[in-house]
Amino acid sequence: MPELPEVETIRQRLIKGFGGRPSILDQTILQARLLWSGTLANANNNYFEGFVRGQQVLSVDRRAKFLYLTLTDAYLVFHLRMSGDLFMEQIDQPETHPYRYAQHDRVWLDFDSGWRLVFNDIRKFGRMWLLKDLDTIFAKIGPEPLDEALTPNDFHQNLISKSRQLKPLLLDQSFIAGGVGNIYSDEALFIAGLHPLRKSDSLSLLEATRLLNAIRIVLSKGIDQKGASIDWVYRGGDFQNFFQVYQQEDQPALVAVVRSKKKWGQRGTHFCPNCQRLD
DNA sequence: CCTGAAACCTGTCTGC
DNA sequence: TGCAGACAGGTTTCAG
Repeated sequence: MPELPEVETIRQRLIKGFGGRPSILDQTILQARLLWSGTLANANNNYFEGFVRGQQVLSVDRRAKFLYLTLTDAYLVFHLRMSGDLFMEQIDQPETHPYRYAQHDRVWLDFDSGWRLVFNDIRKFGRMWLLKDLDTIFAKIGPEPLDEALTPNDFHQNLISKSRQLKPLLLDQSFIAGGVGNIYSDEALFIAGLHPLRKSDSLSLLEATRLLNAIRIVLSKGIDQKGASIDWVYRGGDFQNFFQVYQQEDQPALVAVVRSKKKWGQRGTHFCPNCQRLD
């Protein structure tokens, strides 16, 4: 599901507590359960459940679209992929609402407070790693788009060092941390007035600057709005009310917004042919 | 190096 | 009503 703003929102809710749920910080793990073995990417089930028992959650951080818990003696890293979610619920009073698919819980961390961290993931694409060293996963990730250390000049240099189509390049996490995400890359390219299939090495410094600024605008706005709620997978955000091209095919102001699949970096792509020209 | 297709999965929606 | 097919916010791997 989640793109960067949704992941960041989930992180903040875990840290600050949300809707009557407590913060996950300083909670001590009484017992861990791996309910679907495929979720744990790099260790074995018994080892995992035994290792994390008794450990405390010291912090929750994000790198790209990875969320990770710093435990007393290790890191527990999550990637939500297309349908994952992380939330707290009471062990003896699980959430019940139409979209609470308890049968798709993949991991439980039960705390001695009576609360439980649930990793729920309908499509089973999500993964969890138990790590001593974060670099084993984070080494190949590109620069964080919202980090001011990434200057327009750097971004331009990175763009022209490749000859890639912009849309798939923005989804490539080795190019920019976490990729920009499908919705947010469509929105950013629209704001920057760049065609999704423009070759990266054809951009001027001015265009690259516009693109970087547009990426920062849409990601920041997405975080401010606590992500986008577009279907049953993730709810609670309002950024969908600010979409300018994504799923805006019917907006008369955007003439002939094209939605083409599998030829556009394998993803549904929305753009305005009038204001995002290839030539 | 670059592109596109396939793979990993389950739920929802559309159209016949 | 049922059913087939398309589609979904991500990423990796492989063939050409």
